[in-house]
Amino acid sequence: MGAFTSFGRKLMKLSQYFMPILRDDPKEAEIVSHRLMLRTGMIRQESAGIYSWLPMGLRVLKKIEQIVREEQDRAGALEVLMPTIQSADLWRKSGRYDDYGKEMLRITDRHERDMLFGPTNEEMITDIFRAGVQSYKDVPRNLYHIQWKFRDEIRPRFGVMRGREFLMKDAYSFDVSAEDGRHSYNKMFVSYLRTYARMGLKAIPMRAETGPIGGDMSHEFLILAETGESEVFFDRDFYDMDWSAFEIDYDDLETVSQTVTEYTSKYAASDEKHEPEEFEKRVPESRRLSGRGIEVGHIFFFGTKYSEPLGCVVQSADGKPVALHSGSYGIGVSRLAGAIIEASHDDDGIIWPESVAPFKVGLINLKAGDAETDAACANLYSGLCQKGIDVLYDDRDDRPGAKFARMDLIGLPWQVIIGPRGLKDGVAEVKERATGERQNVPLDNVVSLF
RNA sequence: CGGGGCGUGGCGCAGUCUGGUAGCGCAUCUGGUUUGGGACCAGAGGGUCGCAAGUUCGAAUCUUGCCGCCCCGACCA
Repeated sequence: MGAFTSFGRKLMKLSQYFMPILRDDPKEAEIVSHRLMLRTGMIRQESAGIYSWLPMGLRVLKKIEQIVREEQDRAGALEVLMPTIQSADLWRKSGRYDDYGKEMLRITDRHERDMLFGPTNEEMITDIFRAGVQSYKDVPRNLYHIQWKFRDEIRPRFGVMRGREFLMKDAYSFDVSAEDGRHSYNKMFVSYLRTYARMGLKAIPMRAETGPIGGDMSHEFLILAETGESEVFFDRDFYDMDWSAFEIDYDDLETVSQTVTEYTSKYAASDEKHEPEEFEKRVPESRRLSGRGIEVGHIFFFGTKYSEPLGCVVQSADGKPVALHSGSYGIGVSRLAGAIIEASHDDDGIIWPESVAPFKVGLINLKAGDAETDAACANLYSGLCQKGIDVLYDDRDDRPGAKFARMDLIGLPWQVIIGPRGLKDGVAEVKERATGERQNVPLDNVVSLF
């Protein structure tokens, strides 16, 4: 096998990869994330609001998905997988078959049965839960899945930011009472803070339209970006809050609740919920900020809206039946791919946060075909791969300038540059994409940097 | 759905008004010279001009119908 042994899917040589880079901007792409996703060959449009994910894009999507999954698991949610196609029956029971309107893609099977491509899964999950539990001892529970949804949007746009087919994580909590439900809600709230933090995002929770229960049990999470779809108003103090993925004990009701309070006590609202008088009253002028935001998550509590019509009932401690109280919690996984780019790019291209970068290191061979640079690259490449680092090795016979531009465009966090000049001194140039900082590192020390 | 625009090699565009059998840049391939921030020279391949019908000796170009896509608005992860 030699130097280029494959360790799982860590390694990738550009000469063997599929990354159709475009030098010019496709004209349909108006916003930067859409442009960059098309230009770096992450995605390809198949139809309005429907995309194929090519190797680079898929790697990013999978990494985002995995972070979401890990944080859901950490918060105690259990992963399931429901189908993309659903029967109309459940939706007729909940009354939403007619309510949902044209946004729902309706289809019929060969027996003329009414089916639909799921836009969401409240009905199905409630039915699954109903069939699986009989006792109050079986709750609380939170089930989630990460699945493709289809909503026949009036106007899809901005690439994967508003697709018709999109990958979404949706979680559903079940509790015997609204009071208990609050803790389930709070846990998801906190898990969202952690999830976004791990992707390098500051997603500000903003009060959203409340469900039938009212109160403060619905929040949208918005990240700030110039190209965001909604206008947002918030307190400058949000900047000073802890946006790291802080540790928390999800079973500690008090701490979880306090954390939620901490992140919801300051003013933050998107345009439709914005109350100018309230904003002025609560926030001193010097701290009032406004900007654009992208919604990357939405959580809400809807009580017994689905459990009652669908008969999702358990027997309580005193033997009486009680309809379960539910909340649902969504994160737009595919949208996040675009949103992260909106939040992290420069004139040269994408700047991937390391946690979601398709590869951690780009290895550039400035003189592919030259025995010395080839050997040095092969050596580093296998060293990095053995260490489990995802490396994209640019072994193509291009001019240096083209390689640098390409690597900056695709935005891997680190570049290791090998050329004849550096090799004379036994060093590689290591460049950090985010800062542009470069340093010469002795060849033997390169692997240990990562 | 209302308003605006577009559809011509992989990407970006010209040509359409005034019909005459398709062109430019980038990308790709071959050869050569090059090589530390998007090289140069020479050559080459690649297009049913969105689809259909019509007018005409002749249609990318004119007419009609259809389809697709983008942007602005209402909706949303």
